[in-house]
Amino acid sequence: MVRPREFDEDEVVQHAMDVFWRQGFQGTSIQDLVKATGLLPGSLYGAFGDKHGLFIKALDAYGELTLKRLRSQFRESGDPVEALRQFIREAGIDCQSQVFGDRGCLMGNTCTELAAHDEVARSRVEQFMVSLRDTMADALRRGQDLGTFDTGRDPNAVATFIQCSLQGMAVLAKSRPGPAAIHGVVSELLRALD
Amino acid sequence: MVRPREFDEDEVVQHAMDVFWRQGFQGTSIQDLVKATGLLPGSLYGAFGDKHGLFIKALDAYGELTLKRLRSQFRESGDPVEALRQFIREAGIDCQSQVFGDRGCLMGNTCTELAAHDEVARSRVEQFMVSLRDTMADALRRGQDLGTFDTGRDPNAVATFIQCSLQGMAVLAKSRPGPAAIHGVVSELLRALD
DNA sequence: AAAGTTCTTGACTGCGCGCTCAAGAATGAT
DNA sequence: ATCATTCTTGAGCGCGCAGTCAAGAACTTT
Repeated sequence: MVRPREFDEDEVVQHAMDVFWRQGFQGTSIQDLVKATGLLPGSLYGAFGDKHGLFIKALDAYGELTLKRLRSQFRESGDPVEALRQFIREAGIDCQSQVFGDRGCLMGNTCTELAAHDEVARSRVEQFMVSLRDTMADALRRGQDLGTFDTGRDPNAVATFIQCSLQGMAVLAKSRPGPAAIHGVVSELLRALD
Repeated sequence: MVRPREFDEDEVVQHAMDVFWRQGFQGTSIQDLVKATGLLPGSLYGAFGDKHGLFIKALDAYGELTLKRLRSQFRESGDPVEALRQFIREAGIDCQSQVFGDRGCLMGNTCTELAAHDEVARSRVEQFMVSLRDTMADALRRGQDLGTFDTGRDPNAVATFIQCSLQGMAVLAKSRPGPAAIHGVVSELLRALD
């Protein structure tokens, strides 16, 4: 150990995540990152290797944050199916807000932008999608045990379907449709849970 | 009229669409377009103004093509709701194919990449989404008249929901989940139509 | 206090980007 | 045949990109 870093790595990653989330990978320049993180190019490259390396760290941070939030939401609620409904309703509200509506989901954005040509990014996204899906499927299975979710349904298929619809909602929201559109999607999606 | 163009504009737009579809707007360089269209930069700029102008033409071409296909599918089928089911099934098959699965939907891709920072692109996407949605809602209304779709449902909400789920499916497919995932989404989506 | 190591700084590099333009070629009008 | 007009050609523009590096600063160890 000699001269210590003057910055907190996690904080830098958070700021980078913010920019990548708003502008995408290709839409973000090193200058943008310099401005957002307060670090100069040299430090940025010293700590993260290159732009792509920093992006992947930001992507991982996003994934962990999102999964942690969902899981804590499940933990706090007695009925996991009701918690899932709440999650869907909140996603709808987020999509209508200026901030989240314009940004969408960083995982979905990355999937669209990079998955076809960037194997590292693709596999991170895939892994995230599987984790989120499994978390929701677990909730549905517990719902089946508790009698709040139809035992005739396939929890995996339903979880995948919800994930899919939420991703679609994030895409659609960016086109700025009327609020009725998002509301319609949410109510139809909730209906699909009954 | 003096010296006529040596190329067919529609053909050039088709080729450009192909590249933009695969690589996105920012991911496509003028060189890529030169290679794909066979035109040199000068001709490209003479005919379309700039990269963005060509992109918008490609986007419009994609929208018209897609809408035309869906409408002809409705025209050929007796039951509009069954035609919609067929459309959903085919979308699922497309998502599983190497070609379309990696590309997704050009409108969804554009929405994700550009909508927040490019008002021209955003409004084109929005307009397309509305048209497609309306086409599907019309089909559902006709289904209600014919007795093949529950009159208690809101055709607009259901159409929006289908569109949303299809967009989500295109995103998800890019992450290369197992084929079971897409199949699950399709069957759950079809279930939502009953 | 000196030595050794790592971090920060900011000017810098080469490159590929979107785009332009002067020159020549091809056409229709006269 | 000549002219006016537009298209094609391809070299090349300035710029901003991702990424580098030498020098100085900051810290630990001895």
